[in-house]
Amino acid sequence: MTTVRIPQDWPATEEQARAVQDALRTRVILGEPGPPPGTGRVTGVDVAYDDERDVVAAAAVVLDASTLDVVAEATAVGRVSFPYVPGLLAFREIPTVLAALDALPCPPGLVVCDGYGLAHPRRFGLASHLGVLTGLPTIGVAKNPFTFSYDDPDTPRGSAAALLAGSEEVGRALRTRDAVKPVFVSVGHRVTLDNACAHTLALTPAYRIPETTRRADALCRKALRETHPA
DNA sequence: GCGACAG
DNA sequence: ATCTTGTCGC
Repeated sequence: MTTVRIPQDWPATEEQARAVQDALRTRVILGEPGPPPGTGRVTGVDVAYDDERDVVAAAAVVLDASTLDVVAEATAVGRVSFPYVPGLLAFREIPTVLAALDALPCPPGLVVCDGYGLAHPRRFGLASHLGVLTGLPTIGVAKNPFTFSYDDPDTPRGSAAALLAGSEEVGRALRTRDAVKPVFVSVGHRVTLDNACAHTLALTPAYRIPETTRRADALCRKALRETHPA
């Protein structure tokens, strides 16, 4: 497991962080379809916190997209780099997530984030941010609708409804299990929304949450547990 | 001004 | 996110 330092130029205030988002937003690529679902590799990233000890642990787990077997994994720990502020989540997670991705022994392929991409107040959520910084195709799959609105999708798995910011579609409420609360998918970088939803369905053969996120969540929690005070 | 608000 | 036991059900 690697240890990370907070970058020297990391924003210190909410105002600075929003300015960074506005600047990087222009570099997001939305036109590319992205890798075909069910092929190659898919990587899940997630983070766990211990605000008491000021520690954050991140995990990156690479799966074979067709079998969903774990191909590789890596973790990283660091200091909490930003407080939780709705809309600024990326500044809390990204330094450690980048370190975990760097520690992987193989290319990650498509990266699935636990949170949003385009579905964001300034259209630049965690998945967008991570995509621009790494150049990798990314998508966001969130468990909650944040401030956005949606109509309940039909009951069967695979049904979807637009996730709306006013009248603008910023993502999709996608049912991954029959009659179970949908997940909220949005585009990050270099992936299409239809493709992002197809990937999400390919990653949810048994549970509401993508296997990528479930594996990364379990691993970063374990890494946090096993991180003892220095 | 007040409340709501990914993780 | 995190604090937290048992419990109902496939």
